[in-house]
Amino acid sequence: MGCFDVLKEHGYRLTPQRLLILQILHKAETHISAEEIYEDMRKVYPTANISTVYRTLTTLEKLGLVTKTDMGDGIMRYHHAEKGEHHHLVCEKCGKTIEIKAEEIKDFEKFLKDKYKFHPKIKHLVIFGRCEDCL
Amino acid sequence: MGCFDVLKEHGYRLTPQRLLILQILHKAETHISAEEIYEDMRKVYPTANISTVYRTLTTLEKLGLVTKTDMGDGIMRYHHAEKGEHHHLVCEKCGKTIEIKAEEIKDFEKFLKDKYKFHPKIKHLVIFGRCEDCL
DNA sequence: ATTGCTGCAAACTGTTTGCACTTGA
DNA sequence: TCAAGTGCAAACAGTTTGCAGCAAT
Repeated sequence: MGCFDVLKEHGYRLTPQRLLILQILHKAETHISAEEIYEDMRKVYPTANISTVYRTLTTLEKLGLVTKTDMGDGIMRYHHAEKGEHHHLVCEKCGKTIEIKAEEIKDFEKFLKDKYKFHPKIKHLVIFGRCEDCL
Repeated sequence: MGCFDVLKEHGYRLTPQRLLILQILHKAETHISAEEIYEDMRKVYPTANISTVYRTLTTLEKLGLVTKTDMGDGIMRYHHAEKGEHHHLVCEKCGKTIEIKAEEIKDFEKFLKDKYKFHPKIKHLVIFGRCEDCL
């Protein structure tokens, strides 16, 4: 896990809280909220505090280790950046999410660049709609 | 202004607060927050309350008269639906926004439909990046 | 005269911050 | 050792809610 090295290189300490949070993000299948990380963390480390979770996530995001995404509700969700850039199609009926690779939207990005002279930085796109089953 | 009829048809009352909020949304050039609507409203109607603004916006959104958008910060912004569907490119450096018409992303929507059998309902898309001047 | 709507105050949620204490380097 | 990091409590911002009184129909 190179994350630890990145932290060290930047002069950050390897605290058990940080390692735990990285581990939780690592094993998470989906994007998770600070609250979810906190709940998970407390199972192992009951005295942990949610402000530490937020502070750690801010740090990890700054280092590019973690990605922060707004999925539409007012709750920010996080995921381990090493899992690769991708986007989501979310069915507003059944909640199913379809993951799409970053390169799949390259054409769309090129279109915006050509037509509007705008250089998009789409780190994480969430598009709502209906999946096939829910039509 | 057909908005009034829509309200009436659905059994909603035409209160001065609602009319004022509709008027403010109507003359707004950009998407505005509840707080901004509230500030504007108080100039004319000083006893107005922000909870009324929120309740009204919820009602108007339910009726399809108003669109609610998350522009990335934690603040929801609203705009009059009759102004037409459109999307925004937001420069993360200078804050400039470029408006793009809904039909401009039809190709992208078709791509998602064909490739992922997913039917997107992109009501309001906000894409961050850099404008030409800020590169 | 109803019943929906409003204003007010108070709650709630997700997130941030100040501060004294603790701990990794 | 000693600055960086933590836990705690309290503050914060945006938003929602319960309720008594008010007003559009």
